[in-house]
Amino acid sequence: MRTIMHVDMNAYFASVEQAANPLLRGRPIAVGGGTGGKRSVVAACSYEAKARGIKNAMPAWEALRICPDLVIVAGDMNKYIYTSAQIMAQLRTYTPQVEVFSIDEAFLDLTETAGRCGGPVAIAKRVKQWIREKFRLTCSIGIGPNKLLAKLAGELKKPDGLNELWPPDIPGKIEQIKVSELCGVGRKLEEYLAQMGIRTFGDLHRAPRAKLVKRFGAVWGDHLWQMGQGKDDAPVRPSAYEEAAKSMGHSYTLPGFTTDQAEVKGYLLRLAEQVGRRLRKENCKGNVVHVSLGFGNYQFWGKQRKVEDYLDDGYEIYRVAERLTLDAQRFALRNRPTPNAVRFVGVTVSGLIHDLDQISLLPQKEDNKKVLRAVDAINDRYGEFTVERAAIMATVIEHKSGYVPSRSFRGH
DNA sequence: TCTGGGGTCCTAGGACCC
DNA sequence: TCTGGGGTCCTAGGACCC
Repeated sequence: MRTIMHVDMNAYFASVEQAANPLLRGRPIAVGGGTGGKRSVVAACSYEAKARGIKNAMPAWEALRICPDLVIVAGDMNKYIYTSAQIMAQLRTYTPQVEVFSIDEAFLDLTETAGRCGGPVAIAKRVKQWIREKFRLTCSIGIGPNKLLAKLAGELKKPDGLNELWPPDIPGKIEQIKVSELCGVGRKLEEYLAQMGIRTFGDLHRAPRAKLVKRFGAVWGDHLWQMGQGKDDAPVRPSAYEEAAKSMGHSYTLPGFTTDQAEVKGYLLRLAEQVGRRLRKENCKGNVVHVSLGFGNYQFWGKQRKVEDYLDDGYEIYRVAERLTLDAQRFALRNRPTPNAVRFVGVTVSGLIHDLDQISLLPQKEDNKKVLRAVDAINDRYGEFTVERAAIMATVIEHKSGYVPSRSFRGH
Protein backbone atom coordinates (compact mmCIF):
# COMPACT_ATOMS: atom_id res chain seq x y z
CA MET A 1 0.00 0.00 0.00
CA ARG A 2 1.23 3.49 -0.84
CA THR A 3 1.62 6.34 1.64
CA ILE A 4 0.35 9.59 0.14
CA MET A 5 0.31 12.98 1.79
CA HIS A 6 -1.71 16.00 0.73
CA VAL A 7 -0.66 19.48 1.85
CA ASP A 8 -3.19 22.26 1.45
CA MET A 9 -2.43 25.82 2.52
CA ASN A 10 -5.28 27.41 4.48
CA ALA A 11 -6.87 30.53 2.94
CA TYR A 12 -3.58 30.90 1.12
CA PHE A 13 -3.55 34.33 -0.55
CA ALA A 14 -5.36 35.96 2.37
CA SER A 15 -3.03 34.36 4.91
CA VAL A 16 0.05 35.51 3.02
CA GLU A 17 -1.29 39.06 3.11
CA GLN A 18 -2.05 38.82 6.84
CA ALA A 19 1.42 37.45 7.49
CA ALA A 20 2.96 40.34 5.56
CA ASN A 21 0.87 43.05 7.18
CA PRO A 22 0.12 42.90 10.94
CA LEU A 23 -2.72 45.40 10.51
CA LEU A 24 -4.65 42.80 8.54
CA ARG A 25 -4.37 40.08 11.17
CA GLY A 26 -7.56 39.13 12.97
CA ARG A 27 -9.64 41.06 10.45
CA PRO A 28 -11.99 39.88 7.72
CA ILE A 29 -10.03 40.37 4.52
CA ALA A 30 -10.45 39.27 0.94
CA VAL A 31 -7.97 39.17 -1.90
CA GLY A 32 -9.54 40.48 -5.09
CA GLY A 33 -9.43 38.56 -8.33
CA GLY A 34 -10.70 38.91 -11.86
CA THR A 35 -10.35 42.18 -13.69
CA GLY A 36 -10.87 44.37 -10.66
CA GLY A 37 -13.59 46.91 -10.02
CA LYS A 38 -17.26 46.06 -9.89
CA ARG A 39 -16.89 42.69 -11.55
CA SER A 40 -14.08 41.43 -9.40
CA VAL A 41 -14.62 38.38 -7.26
CA VAL A 42 -13.18 37.12 -4.01
CA ALA A 43 -10.12 35.08 -4.97
CA ALA A 44 -9.41 34.12 -1.38
CA CYS A 45 -10.64 35.25 2.01
CA SER A 46 -9.40 35.02 5.59
CA TYR A 47 -11.05 32.78 8.15
CA GLU A 48 -12.41 35.88 9.85
CA ALA A 49 -14.17 36.70 6.56
CA LYS A 50 -15.38 33.12 6.13
CA ALA A 51 -16.95 33.34 9.58
CA ARG A 52 -18.93 36.32 8.32
CA GLY A 53 -20.30 34.39 5.36
CA ILE A 54 -17.81 35.39 2.68
CA LYS A 55 -17.05 32.66 0.16
CA ASN A 56 -14.51 32.25 -2.59
CA ALA A 57 -15.66 33.39 -6.04
CA MET A 58 -18.29 35.66 -4.48
CA PRO A 59 -18.68 38.98 -6.35
CA ALA A 60 -16.95 41.80 -4.47
CA TRP A 61 -20.07 43.94 -4.25
CA GLU A 62 -21.98 41.12 -2.61
CA ALA A 63 -19.17 40.39 -0.18
CA LEU A 64 -19.18 44.05 0.90
CA ARG A 65 -22.93 43.97 1.37
CA ILE A 66 -22.69 40.98 3.70
CA CYS A 67 -19.63 42.28 5.51
CA PRO A 68 -19.24 46.07 5.19
CA ASP A 69 -15.96 46.21 7.12
CA LEU A 70 -14.36 43.63 4.82
CA VAL A 71 -10.90 44.76 3.76
CA ILE A 72 -10.30 44.03 0.10
CA VAL A 73 -6.62 43.68 -0.71
CA ALA A 74 -5.19 43.77 -4.21
CA GLY A 75 -3.50 40.46 -4.92
CA ASP A 76 0.24 40.25 -5.41
CA MET A 77 0.80 37.15 -7.47
CA ASN A 78 4.59 37.37 -7.27
CA LYS A 79 4.47 37.14 -3.50
CA TYR A 80 2.27 34.03 -3.65
CA ILE A 81 4.42 32.33 -6.28
CA TYR A 82 7.61 33.12 -4.35
CA THR A 83 6.22 31.74 -1.09
CA SER A 84 4.74 28.71 -2.81
CA ALA A 85 8.01 27.86 -4.53
CA GLN A 86 9.84 27.81 -1.21
CA ILE A 87 7.22 25.61 0.40
CA MET A 88 7.33 23.17 -2.52
CA ALA A 89 11.13 23.08 -2.31
CA GLN A 90 10.90 22.24 1.38
CA LEU A 91 8.46 19.42 0.63
CA ARG A 92 10.96 17.98 -1.85
CA THR A 93 13.44 17.47 0.97
CA TYR A 94 11.24 14.56 2.10
CA THR A 95 10.82 12.94 -1.32
CA PRO A 96 11.39 13.85 -4.95
CA GLN A 97 7.88 12.53 -5.59
CA VAL A 98 6.08 15.86 -5.15
CA GLU A 99 3.18 16.79 -7.40
CA VAL A 100 2.43 20.51 -7.37
CA PHE A 101 -1.34 20.36 -7.71
CA SER A 102 -1.92 24.12 -7.63
CA ILE A 103 -0.20 27.13 -6.19
CA ASP A 104 -1.28 26.14 -2.68
CA GLU A 105 -1.65 22.36 -2.85
CA ALA A 106 0.71 19.44 -3.28
CA PHE A 107 0.71 15.64 -3.12
CA LEU A 108 3.70 13.71 -1.83
CA ASP A 109 4.32 10.02 -2.38
CA LEU A 110 6.08 9.00 0.81
CA THR A 111 5.89 5.26 0.20
CA GLU A 112 9.65 4.90 -0.17
CA THR A 113 10.87 7.59 2.18
CA ALA A 114 8.49 7.84 5.15
CA GLY A 115 10.28 5.07 7.06
CA ARG A 116 13.56 6.94 7.06
CA CYS A 117 11.94 10.09 8.44
CA GLY A 118 10.03 8.57 11.33
CA GLY A 119 6.77 7.95 9.47
CA PRO A 120 4.28 10.19 7.67
CA VAL A 121 2.80 11.76 10.78
CA ALA A 122 6.20 12.90 12.00
CA ILE A 123 6.89 14.36 8.56
CA ALA A 124 3.56 16.15 8.55
CA LYS A 125 4.27 17.70 11.95
CA ARG A 126 7.67 18.90 10.80
CA VAL A 127 6.23 20.37 7.60
CA LYS A 128 3.55 22.23 9.52
CA GLN A 129 6.07 23.60 11.99
CA TRP A 130 8.45 24.74 9.26
CA ILE A 131 5.73 26.54 7.34
CA ARG A 132 4.44 28.20 10.50
CA GLU A 133 7.84 29.41 11.65
CA LYS A 134 9.08 30.48 8.25
CA PHE A 135 5.94 32.15 6.87
CA ARG A 136 3.39 32.44 9.73
CA LEU A 137 1.07 30.28 7.63
CA THR A 138 -0.99 27.23 8.50
CA CYS A 139 -1.87 24.27 6.35
CA SER A 140 -4.01 21.16 6.51
CA ILE A 141 -2.32 17.84 5.91
CA GLY A 142 -4.06 14.60 5.01
CA ILE A 143 -2.46 11.16 4.87
CA GLY A 144 -3.81 8.04 3.20
CA PRO A 145 -3.13 5.20 0.73
CA ASN A 146 -3.97 7.33 -2.32
CA LYS A 147 -4.59 10.89 -3.47
CA LEU A 148 -8.36 10.65 -3.01
CA LEU A 149 -8.24 9.65 0.66
CA ALA A 150 -5.28 11.88 1.48
CA LYS A 151 -7.11 14.92 0.13
CA LEU A 152 -10.35 13.96 1.86
CA ALA A 153 -8.52 13.42 5.15
CA GLY A 154 -7.14 16.93 5.05
CA GLU A 155 -10.48 18.30 3.96
CA LEU A 156 -12.06 16.99 7.17
CA LYS A 157 -9.71 18.93 9.45
CA LYS A 158 -9.50 22.56 8.49
CA PRO A 159 -7.80 24.80 9.29
CA ASP A 160 -4.40 23.73 10.58
CA GLY A 161 -5.36 20.06 10.65
CA LEU A 162 -3.53 16.77 10.49
CA ASN A 163 -5.60 13.71 9.69
CA GLU A 164 -5.29 10.19 8.37
CA LEU A 165 -7.75 8.10 6.39
CA TRP A 166 -7.14 4.42 5.64
CA PRO A 167 -9.29 1.69 4.05
CA PRO A 168 -10.73 0.47 7.39
CA ASP A 169 -12.21 3.98 7.78
CA ILE A 170 -14.32 3.40 4.64
CA PRO A 171 -17.10 4.35 4.71
CA GLY A 172 -17.33 4.80 8.52
CA LYS A 173 -15.45 8.02 9.18
CA ILE A 174 -16.58 9.64 5.95
CA GLU A 175 -20.08 8.15 5.66
CA GLN A 176 -21.72 11.57 5.96
CA ILE A 177 -19.42 13.55 3.66
CA LYS A 178 -21.32 15.10 0.77
CA VAL A 179 -20.43 13.73 -2.67
CA SER A 180 -19.71 17.27 -3.82
CA GLU A 181 -16.63 17.22 -1.57
CA LEU A 182 -15.06 14.70 -3.92
CA CYS A 183 -12.67 16.07 -6.50
CA GLY A 184 -14.49 15.77 -9.82
CA VAL A 185 -18.05 16.01 -8.52
CA GLY A 186 -19.35 19.45 -9.36
CA ARG A 187 -22.76 21.08 -9.32
CA LYS A 188 -24.27 19.07 -12.15
CA LEU A 189 -22.96 15.69 -11.13
CA GLU A 190 -24.11 16.35 -7.57
CA GLU A 191 -27.57 17.05 -8.95
CA TYR A 192 -27.67 13.89 -11.09
CA LEU A 193 -26.42 11.75 -8.23
CA ALA A 194 -29.05 13.24 -5.93
CA GLN A 195 -31.71 12.17 -8.43
CA MET A 196 -30.43 8.63 -7.94
CA GLY A 197 -30.64 9.06 -4.18
CA ILE A 198 -26.88 9.39 -3.81
CA ARG A 199 -26.03 12.34 -1.60
CA THR A 200 -23.29 11.24 0.76
CA PHE A 201 -20.10 9.29 0.40
CA GLY A 202 -21.87 6.41 2.17
CA ASP A 203 -24.60 6.42 -0.50
CA LEU A 204 -21.95 6.32 -3.21
CA HIS A 205 -20.08 3.55 -1.43
CA ARG A 206 -23.18 1.36 -1.59
CA ALA A 207 -24.20 2.23 -5.15
CA PRO A 208 -23.85 -0.70 -7.57
CA ARG A 209 -21.15 -0.28 -10.17
CA ALA A 210 -23.49 -1.28 -13.02
CA LYS A 211 -25.97 1.43 -12.05
CA LEU A 212 -23.31 4.14 -12.11
CA VAL A 213 -21.84 2.92 -15.40
CA LYS A 214 -25.28 2.83 -16.98
CA ARG A 215 -26.02 6.39 -15.92
CA PHE A 216 -22.65 8.09 -16.43
CA GLY A 217 -20.89 5.98 -19.03
CA ALA A 218 -17.94 3.64 -18.76
CA VAL A 219 -15.36 6.28 -17.93
CA TRP A 220 -17.09 8.42 -15.34
CA GLY A 221 -19.38 5.72 -14.03
CA ASP A 222 -16.46 3.50 -13.17
CA HIS A 223 -14.46 6.41 -11.81
CA LEU A 224 -17.31 7.33 -9.48
CA TRP A 225 -17.63 3.76 -8.30
CA GLN A 226 -13.89 3.55 -7.62
CA MET A 227 -14.13 6.76 -5.60
CA GLY A 228 -17.01 5.33 -3.61
CA GLN A 229 -14.79 2.39 -2.68
CA GLY A 230 -12.04 4.77 -1.58
CA LYS A 231 -9.89 3.56 -4.46
CA ASP A 232 -7.67 5.75 -6.61
CA ASP A 233 -4.81 4.46 -8.75
CA ALA A 234 -3.69 7.88 -9.97
CA PRO A 235 0.04 8.22 -9.40
CA VAL A 236 1.71 11.21 -7.80
CA ARG A 237 3.35 12.88 -10.76
CA PRO A 238 6.39 15.02 -10.01
CA SER A 239 6.32 18.36 -11.77
CA ALA A 240 9.27 17.37 -13.94
CA TYR A 241 6.81 15.29 -15.93
CA GLU A 242 4.44 18.20 -16.27
CA GLU A 243 2.80 18.09 -19.65
CA ALA A 244 3.08 20.89 -22.13
CA ALA A 245 0.04 23.15 -22.38
CA LYS A 246 -2.61 22.07 -24.89
CA SER A 247 -4.29 25.40 -25.33
CA MET A 248 -3.78 29.04 -24.51
CA GLY A 249 -6.46 31.67 -24.37
CA HIS A 250 -7.61 34.95 -22.98
CA SER A 251 -11.06 36.27 -22.34
CA TYR A 252 -12.58 39.48 -21.16
CA THR A 253 -15.90 40.45 -19.67
CA LEU A 254 -16.95 43.89 -20.80
CA PRO A 255 -17.97 46.48 -18.22
CA GLY A 256 -21.38 46.56 -19.90
CA PHE A 257 -23.19 45.40 -23.00
CA THR A 258 -22.19 46.68 -26.38
CA THR A 259 -23.78 46.51 -29.81
CA ASP A 260 -20.81 48.17 -31.46
CA GLN A 261 -19.20 45.70 -33.87
CA ALA A 262 -16.02 47.74 -34.06
CA GLU A 263 -15.64 47.64 -30.31
CA VAL A 264 -16.10 43.89 -30.23
CA LYS A 265 -13.51 43.48 -32.96
CA GLY A 266 -11.16 45.71 -31.02
CA TYR A 267 -11.38 43.40 -28.01
CA LEU A 268 -11.00 40.39 -30.28
CA LEU A 269 -7.80 41.80 -31.73
CA ARG A 270 -6.45 42.76 -28.35
CA LEU A 271 -7.08 39.29 -26.94
CA ALA A 272 -5.64 37.63 -30.04
CA GLU A 273 -2.50 39.73 -29.65
CA GLN A 274 -2.20 38.68 -26.02
CA VAL A 275 -2.52 35.03 -27.01
CA GLY A 276 0.02 35.42 -29.81
CA ARG A 277 2.49 37.06 -27.48
CA ARG A 278 2.20 34.23 -25.01
CA LEU A 279 2.57 31.63 -27.74
CA ARG A 280 5.79 33.26 -28.88
CA LYS A 281 7.04 33.58 -25.34
CA GLU A 282 6.46 29.87 -24.73
CA ASN A 283 7.95 29.07 -28.09
CA CYS A 284 4.93 27.31 -29.51
CA LYS A 285 2.25 27.68 -32.16
CA GLY A 286 -1.26 26.36 -32.60
CA ASN A 287 -3.50 25.52 -35.53
CA VAL A 288 -6.98 25.69 -34.00
CA VAL A 289 -8.60 29.01 -33.21
CA HIS A 290 -11.58 29.20 -30.86
CA VAL A 291 -13.65 32.26 -30.35
CA SER A 292 -16.50 32.72 -27.92
CA LEU A 293 -18.93 35.52 -27.28
CA GLY A 294 -21.31 35.97 -24.40
CA PHE A 295 -24.62 37.71 -24.96
CA GLY A 296 -25.78 37.95 -21.37
CA ASN A 297 -28.02 35.65 -19.41
CA TYR A 298 -25.45 32.86 -19.76
CA GLN A 299 -26.03 32.71 -23.49
CA PHE A 300 -22.68 31.77 -24.85
CA TRP A 301 -21.82 31.23 -28.47
CA GLY A 302 -18.61 29.55 -29.58
CA LYS A 303 -16.95 28.40 -32.74
CA GLN A 304 -13.62 26.86 -33.56
CA ARG A 305 -11.71 26.20 -36.74
CA LYS A 306 -8.64 24.27 -37.63
CA VAL A 307 -6.42 26.17 -40.02
CA GLU A 308 -3.65 25.08 -42.38
CA ASP A 309 -0.77 26.93 -40.73
CA TYR A 310 0.40 26.90 -37.18
CA LEU A 311 -0.02 30.42 -35.83
CA ASP A 312 1.65 32.59 -33.24
CA ASP A 313 0.98 35.97 -34.78
CA GLY A 314 -1.81 37.78 -32.98
CA TYR A 315 -3.08 39.47 -36.10
CA GLU A 316 -3.37 36.19 -37.99
CA ILE A 317 -5.17 34.65 -35.03
CA TYR A 318 -7.45 37.66 -35.02
CA ARG A 319 -8.27 37.29 -38.71
CA VAL A 320 -9.43 33.69 -38.19
CA ALA A 321 -11.37 34.63 -35.06
CA GLU A 322 -12.99 37.56 -36.78
CA ARG A 323 -14.18 35.40 -39.68
CA LEU A 324 -15.61 32.87 -37.24
CA THR A 325 -17.73 35.51 -35.55
CA LEU A 326 -19.73 36.13 -38.69
CA ASP A 327 -22.02 33.31 -37.59
CA ALA A 328 -22.41 34.85 -34.19
CA GLN A 329 -24.57 37.61 -35.57
CA ARG A 330 -27.14 35.08 -36.68
CA PHE A 331 -27.01 33.33 -33.32
CA ALA A 332 -27.48 36.60 -31.50
CA LEU A 333 -30.40 37.59 -33.68
CA ARG A 334 -32.08 34.27 -32.99
CA ASN A 335 -31.46 34.09 -29.26
CA ARG A 336 -31.44 37.60 -27.95
CA PRO A 337 -34.15 40.25 -27.81
CA THR A 338 -31.41 42.85 -28.31
CA PRO A 339 -29.32 41.80 -31.28
CA ASN A 340 -25.57 41.61 -30.83
CA ALA A 341 -25.51 42.85 -27.26
CA VAL A 342 -22.12 41.39 -26.43
CA ARG A 343 -20.90 41.09 -22.86
CA PHE A 344 -18.04 38.64 -23.08
CA VAL A 345 -15.27 37.95 -25.60
CA GLY A 346 -12.75 35.10 -25.59
CA VAL A 347 -10.01 33.89 -27.93
CA THR A 348 -8.18 30.58 -27.47
CA VAL A 349 -5.63 28.75 -29.60
CA SER A 350 -5.19 24.98 -29.31
CA GLY A 351 -3.56 22.24 -31.33
CA LEU A 352 -0.28 23.45 -29.92
CA ILE A 353 3.15 22.32 -30.99
CA HIS A 354 6.08 23.12 -28.76
CA ASP A 355 9.84 23.70 -28.94
CA LEU A 356 9.74 25.24 -32.36
CA ASP A 357 13.43 26.08 -32.52
CA GLN A 358 14.23 22.41 -32.81
CA ILE A 359 11.48 21.54 -35.23
CA SER A 360 11.51 24.77 -37.22
CA LEU A 361 8.69 23.93 -39.56
CA LEU A 362 6.62 26.39 -41.51
CA PRO A 363 9.16 29.21 -41.69
CA GLN A 364 7.71 32.63 -41.22
CA LYS A 365 8.77 35.62 -43.26
CA GLU A 366 11.97 36.76 -41.64
CA ASP A 367 11.28 40.47 -41.38
CA ASN A 368 7.81 39.86 -39.98
CA LYS A 369 9.41 37.66 -37.33
CA LYS A 370 11.86 40.41 -36.47
CA VAL A 371 9.05 42.92 -35.95
CA LEU A 372 7.24 40.55 -33.63
CA ARG A 373 10.40 39.91 -31.64
CA ALA A 374 11.05 43.64 -31.30
CA VAL A 375 7.51 44.27 -30.05
CA ASP A 376 7.83 41.38 -27.62
CA ALA A 377 11.09 42.76 -26.29
CA ILE A 378 9.57 46.17 -25.66
CA ASN A 379 6.49 44.74 -24.01
CA ASP A 380 8.56 42.40 -21.89
CA ARG A 381 10.54 45.34 -20.66
CA TYR A 382 7.92 48.04 -20.25
CA GLY A 383 4.75 46.06 -19.69
CA GLU A 384 1.94 44.59 -21.71
CA PHE A 385 0.64 46.74 -24.58
CA THR A 386 3.26 49.46 -24.44
CA VAL A 387 3.43 48.82 -28.17
CA GLU A 388 0.34 47.60 -29.96
CA ARG A 389 -1.27 47.70 -33.32
CA ALA A 390 -3.02 50.89 -34.33
CA ALA A 391 -6.44 49.23 -34.41
CA ILE A 392 -6.23 48.40 -30.73
CA MET A 393 -5.19 51.91 -29.85
CA ALA A 394 -8.22 53.27 -31.64
CA THR A 395 -10.51 51.07 -29.59
CA VAL A 396 -8.92 52.08 -26.33
CA ILE A 397 -8.96 55.77 -27.06
CA GLU A 398 -12.51 55.66 -28.27
CA HIS A 399 -13.98 53.71 -25.41
CA LYS A 400 -11.65 54.46 -22.51
CA SER A 401 -12.81 51.15 -21.16
CA GLY A 402 -10.27 50.92 -18.38
CA TYR A 403 -9.41 47.49 -19.64
CA VAL A 404 -6.59 46.00 -17.61
CA PRO A 405 -5.21 42.74 -18.94
CA SER A 406 -4.48 40.43 -16.06
CA ARG A 407 -3.49 36.87 -15.56
CA SER A 408 -5.96 35.22 -13.28
CA PHE A 409 -5.30 33.80 -9.90
CA ARG A 410 -7.29 32.10 -7.26
CA GLY A 411 -6.53 30.15 -4.17
CA HIS A 412 -8.46 28.16 -1.63
C1' DT B 1 -27.71 36.22 -7.16
C1' DC B 2 -25.13 36.01 -11.65
C1' DT B 3 -20.85 36.96 -16.51
C1' DG B 4 -13.82 36.32 -13.31
C1' DG B 5 -10.24 34.11 -15.93
C1' DG B 6 -7.52 30.16 -17.57
C1' DG B 7 -7.41 25.59 -18.33
C1' DT B 8 -8.48 20.00 -19.14
C1' DC B 9 -11.16 16.05 -20.41
C1' DC B 10 -15.11 13.55 -22.37
C1' DT B 11 -19.02 12.58 -25.58
C1' DA B 12 -21.50 12.72 -29.74
C1' DG B 13 -22.47 13.40 -34.44
C1' DG B 14 -21.21 14.28 -39.20
C1' DA B 15 -17.96 13.86 -43.09
C1' DC B 16 -14.96 11.12 -45.41
C1' DC B 17 -12.17 7.09 -46.73
C1' DC B 18 -11.38 2.20 -47.49
C1' DT C 1 -26.97 0.37 -57.61
C1' DC C 2 -27.49 -0.12 -52.85
C1' DT C 3 -25.58 -1.26 -48.45
C1' DG C 4 -22.04 -2.43 -44.58
C1' DG C 5 -18.66 -1.86 -41.12
C1' DG C 6 -14.54 0.24 -39.28
C1' DG C 7 -11.45 3.98 -38.70
C1' DT C 8 -10.06 8.89 -38.44
C1' DC C 9 -10.69 13.73 -38.37
C1' DC C 10 -13.30 17.76 -37.23
C1' DT C 11 -16.60 20.56 -34.65
C1' DA C 12 -19.85 21.50 -30.91
C1' DG C 13 -20.97 21.39 -26.32
C1' DG C 14 -20.93 20.09 -21.47
C1' DA C 15 -18.76 19.54 -16.97
C1' DC C 16 -15.25 20.30 -13.92
C1' DC C 17 -10.99 22.19 -11.62
C1' DC C 18 -8.13 25.89 -9.34
